[in-house]
Amino acid sequence: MSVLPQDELIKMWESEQENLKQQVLERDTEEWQRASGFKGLQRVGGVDLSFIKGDDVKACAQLTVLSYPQLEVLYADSQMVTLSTPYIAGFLAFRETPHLLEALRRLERDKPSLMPQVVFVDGNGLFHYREFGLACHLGVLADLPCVGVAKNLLHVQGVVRSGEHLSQISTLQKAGDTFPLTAASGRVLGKALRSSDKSTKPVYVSVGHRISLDTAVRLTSACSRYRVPEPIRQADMRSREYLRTHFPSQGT
DNA sequence: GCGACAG
DNA sequence: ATCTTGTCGC
Repeated sequence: MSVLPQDELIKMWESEQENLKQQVLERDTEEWQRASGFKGLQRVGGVDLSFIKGDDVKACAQLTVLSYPQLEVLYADSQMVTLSTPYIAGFLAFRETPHLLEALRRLERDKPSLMPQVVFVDGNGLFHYREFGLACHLGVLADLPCVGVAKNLLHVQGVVRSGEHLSQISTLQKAGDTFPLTAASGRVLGKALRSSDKSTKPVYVSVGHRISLDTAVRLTSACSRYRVPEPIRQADMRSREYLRTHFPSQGT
């Protein structure tokens, strides 16, 4: 069976990103986003995929919903999925989005009252080569407010892990401190955030959909007990737990 | 040409 | 993403 060459596939994907990008709303669309203390916000979601060691095709897709501001788990869904595309930096959404959307559909079907009012995504939003990362992609297709939170710096539009960048990181003294991620064009694509007092390494926050950068950063800070915001952390922990119990590693 | 490169 | 337990430090 023949398939499209990878460079042709990538051209199609770039085209789709440019197309969907037109739908991104980079501003607060919800009442709670403007309210003091995020009054009116009751449910925050997190999504993640975990893999088995030697297998990059089978994965556990996870969706968690936590109460706000308590950050207690209200809902957790684990589902084994089969990935159909490889990981290529800049095209993560084509690998993960279909399964994350499926998880949101299951929630809509089974517990619609628990639908999150905002979803934290493991990866970037506007902080992306073409300003349309996973958090934007999922946000647009699900039509939900989304925030991108990456644990590592993607080298984007002149933003690199240079001495200057490391120097800026060292200026982050306490939880909530930030510095902007500014593209060569001068546009601020996201912010590095010290998410907890204990962690020196920042997370990289960017707009996914239907939220402003300032609100995204303040909300990420408000949802972080440790370095990784709690909705994503719970999704990560629970998907790994699922793999441990259903696919125990073989010992020698 | 070489290296960098979210998860 | 994953390979991996204990260990050093606050």
